[in-house]
Amino acid sequence: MKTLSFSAVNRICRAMASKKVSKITISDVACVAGVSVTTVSRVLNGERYVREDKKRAVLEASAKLDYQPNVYARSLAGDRSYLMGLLLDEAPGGEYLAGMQRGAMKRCKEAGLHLVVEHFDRSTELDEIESFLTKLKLSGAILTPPACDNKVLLAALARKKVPTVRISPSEQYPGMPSVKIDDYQAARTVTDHLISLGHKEIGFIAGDLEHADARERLSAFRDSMAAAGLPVLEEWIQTGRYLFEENLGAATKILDQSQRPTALFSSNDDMAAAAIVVADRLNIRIPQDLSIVGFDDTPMASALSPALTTVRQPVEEMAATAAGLLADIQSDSKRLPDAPIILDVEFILRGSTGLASHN
Amino acid sequence: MKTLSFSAVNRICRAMASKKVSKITISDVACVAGVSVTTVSRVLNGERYVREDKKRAVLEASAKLDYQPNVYARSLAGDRSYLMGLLLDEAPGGEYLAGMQRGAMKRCKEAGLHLVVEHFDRSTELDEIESFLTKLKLSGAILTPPACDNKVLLAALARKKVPTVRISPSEQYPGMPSVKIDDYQAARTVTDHLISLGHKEIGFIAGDLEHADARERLSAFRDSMAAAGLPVLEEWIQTGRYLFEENLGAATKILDQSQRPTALFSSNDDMAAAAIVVADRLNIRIPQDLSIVGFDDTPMASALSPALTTVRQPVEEMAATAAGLLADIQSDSKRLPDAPIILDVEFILRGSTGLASHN
DNA sequence: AATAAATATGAAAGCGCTTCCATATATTCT
DNA sequence: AGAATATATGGAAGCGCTTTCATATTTATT
Repeated sequence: MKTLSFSAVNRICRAMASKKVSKITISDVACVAGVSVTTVSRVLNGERYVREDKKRAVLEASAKLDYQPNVYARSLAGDRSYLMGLLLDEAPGGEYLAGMQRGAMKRCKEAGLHLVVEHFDRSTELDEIESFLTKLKLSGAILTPPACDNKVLLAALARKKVPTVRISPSEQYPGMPSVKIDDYQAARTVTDHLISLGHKEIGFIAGDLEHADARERLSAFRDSMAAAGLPVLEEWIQTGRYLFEENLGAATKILDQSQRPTALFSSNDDMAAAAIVVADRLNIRIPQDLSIVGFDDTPMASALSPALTTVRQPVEEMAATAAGLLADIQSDSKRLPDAPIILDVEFILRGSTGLASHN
Repeated sequence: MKTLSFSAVNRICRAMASKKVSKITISDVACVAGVSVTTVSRVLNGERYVREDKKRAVLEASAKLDYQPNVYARSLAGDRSYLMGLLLDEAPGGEYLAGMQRGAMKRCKEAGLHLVVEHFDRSTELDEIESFLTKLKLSGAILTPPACDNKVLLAALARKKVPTVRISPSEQYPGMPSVKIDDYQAARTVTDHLISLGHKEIGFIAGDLEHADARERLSAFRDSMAAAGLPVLEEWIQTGRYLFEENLGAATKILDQSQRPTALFSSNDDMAAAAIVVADRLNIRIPQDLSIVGFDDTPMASALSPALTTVRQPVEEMAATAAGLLADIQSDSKRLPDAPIILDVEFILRGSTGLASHN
């Protein structure tokens, strides 16, 4: 049994008595538990080779003293940090970001990690990124679109050997796991829904075809149509953009002609909203004359009138999953999976879709 | 002149040659610059009492070696951290959050700080908050609404002496600066705009009156009406909530009666959107029969049809200002201002407002 | 010119941890 | 039984910085 030095005991007692949380260190815990700091460290880091009774003693002492390990000392001494990076490009839509953040944060909290958020866009220099990574030694990084496809960023992360999980990336890279939804399957579900309502003439507004998910949604649409033996009119397939005006344009091209579809599948809710506006201008009633579906279930989807039938990505869960993967390789020294992890989407039926009118 | 040890020189040269950024430490810089580590530290922290030539030497060496001070070592040795906290309650609207984050981050980058994001809601225990604060020793905290009015959180921050800036808080606390807009003035501008268009019968949908800003907007409305000698009908003043359905209800109460106002001032864009939906259902044309103004300029405001006349809070700038205040007390040991800092809003005129119809 | 005050610099002592190394004890294997 | 191995524990050396203290060098003051 280790002897407690008077000074240490004094200090601890005073600290506890005066309620002034004058920082408790690992050696205080060691004193109280009657073990060495090494042992305390072992217990706290879940290492082997500590007898049960000592482990318990340490845990008790640590709880009694309300010991909070100093993150900086740990990071300096060990070579891991307790910071998880959430790396973003210019916000990919506020709600999306907020969801990501919430999911990642929850999981991080469980693992005793903290979320550091940082923006990097395509114009960020490699130097700046590397300097950031060097400085913070992130114990993991989560990349959301479109940052997850930023080559410079990916290169920097690889060079600095930061474990990285990407969310909905456009392309796969070996050794970099990702979390995504099955865009193809989701888009087929949506298209099949429209077809099942009796629609035979369906238009499609695609997202940026640079992105794999946009391409998959489009080909799913084509496949579903083909499977149902329905023709696809190329004039009814348009590409949207990020600006609302451009989306209005895309919707107008499809809807403002003598022959127009009875249903419209928009690759995201914003473009669907634009379509609703256009339909309204053209005096096309929804859903009587035109069914519209979106994708993403943004808050706008339920605010629109009629509310938008759409697909919800499990945004929060995706981020949580990503954070979980990274947290696990820390604690259990698991390896990151190579294959993408695919989560289920939720199809949300609202008022913007209806039976095809009999004409 | 200090002599360079062979090993040090070797190590540094090899490191530079092999391009493998094997971490450069402060003593490497000291060697190359021909000074002590103390001096390097002084230069890097902008302290006095360093001769110009040495300062230059240090800066050069540090640049040449691409030296990145180790954040953890600094935080451990000194008692400041390089982390700024952005403390949120359950996301106050995604776009708002995204803006806050962008603003705060930009300013933090300039100051060499990093943004740690963390959620705390009203149900979070004091213990959990304190433990977080103890562990991270944030060098500053930015609180967004509604976290900025979380007493428990405020108490914890005060106890841990974390410099804090609150954004748009409901109440002032001494010694805790805040950044906000002049809600009263903004609401007067909006109301005066409606009045100047000839409207005499104006309704108002208030936000949660628990919040000071909502109260101020309401009293500004009343004052403007009074100043113009116009009556205010209490039935035309309703309170909105957070759910879209509730907002629909509020708008309906005002609009769905024999006598309804010719203009409606909604305390935020969401409620204005609800009003537009209700107006549409009641076959009230906007802006011919009814002018509507919102508040916040969310993306929805420009997506609506007609686009919403509204007021934009300088969200990003507010966060940047908050971050700036906190960064300054670090570097220049300035003190935090006691009085709230008030930023200007921008009145945005769009299609949802028009001249009062002559009836 | 002599003294006081301001300026400039480095050695060394930590900050609170983790981890290597040495040692001690318990367990398993010939 | 003794050797080989697995289990348990602590001492002490850092991790890369900041900061105190002592000391040297200038500059201002009488």
